[in-house]
Amino acid sequence: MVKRTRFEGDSCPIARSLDALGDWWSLLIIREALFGLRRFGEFQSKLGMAKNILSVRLRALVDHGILAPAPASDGSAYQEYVLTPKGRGAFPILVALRQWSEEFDDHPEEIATILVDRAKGRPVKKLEMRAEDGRLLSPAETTLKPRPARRRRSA
Amino acid sequence: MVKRTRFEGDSCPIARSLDALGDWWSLLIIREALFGLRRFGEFQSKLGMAKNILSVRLRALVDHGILAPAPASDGSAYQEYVLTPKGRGAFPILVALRQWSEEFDDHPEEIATILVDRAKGRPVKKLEMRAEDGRLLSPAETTLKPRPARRRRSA
DNA sequence: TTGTGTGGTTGCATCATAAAACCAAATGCC
DNA sequence: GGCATTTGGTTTTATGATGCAACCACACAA
Repeated sequence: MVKRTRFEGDSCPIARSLDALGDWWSLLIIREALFGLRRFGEFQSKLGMAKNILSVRLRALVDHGILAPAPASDGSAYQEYVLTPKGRGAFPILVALRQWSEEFDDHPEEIATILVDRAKGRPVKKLEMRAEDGRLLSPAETTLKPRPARRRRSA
Repeated sequence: MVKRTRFEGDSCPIARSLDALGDWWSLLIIREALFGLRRFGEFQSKLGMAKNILSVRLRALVDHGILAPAPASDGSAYQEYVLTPKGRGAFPILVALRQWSEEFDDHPEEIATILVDRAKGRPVKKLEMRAEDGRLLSPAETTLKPRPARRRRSA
């Protein structure tokens, strides 16, 4: 089998996420959806991608429960695609990608937009990792533990 | 040209990040590197990927300034690959992907590990987005602004 | 009813990926 | 030193994924 590698059965949650949205377009589609786009043509013209690829991606995102087909919205009979909670939950991933680019990109002057607090118009703080008690954690201060076995409910 | 789409010149920082690490393997290589792997063979056997692909990916990551070739470490004459600050800066992206899977995966029981605070052994808190003044922000409470023009330094 | 835009699908050419074979240099063993 | 083995790749070949353009059905507008 020479098929593209799938991570669906992998036990690593990062690999599992990548399996759902690790290709070149899915996260950009989600970005646009978060921005309010819903229609096939909107995605296609905004992202400038081939229609067949968009078609395949939308179907995959629907299959993964990230987008849901919505029957209408403005009364027309056309199909729309709206984010599910799972899809909206990808927002931190997009923010992390954005901040990484803002911090490390070789040509930051080419970046057109910054993410700001709507109320104040000031840039959002960097995402930070904290312990349960609120302590700021560096990568070195974290470690991986085997997932505790799910407690069986009594019969 | 039918070449794979590149986002290098795109003005969106998310697209720019994806251009560097948006393929199926790069983030997993970075994950392993954060875990301490350095050698070609270590990555290859741990990730189970084809050697030619690993070769191409490592070169790309080096070109992007995410990994740096290190002349040695244990005295041997073999090459090693170590994360640069830019590479270590991708950690929040991995955490975001992990947490998304932990929260939304359809089969969370298949996830083998959890990320914990090393000191307490307790799970890390969800990444949260905050304003400059520390207010917790939802996606809807943020917006995009054009990047302010870089102030020219006086001559 | 004819025309136009929307939302796709199909065909084809090209690119990327994967598996396996191959290979040179470094290393380990004696 | 000499030989086998490991390491770190490259090459070859097969196939899946992508991109573009053409095509098409249906909704909608006149």
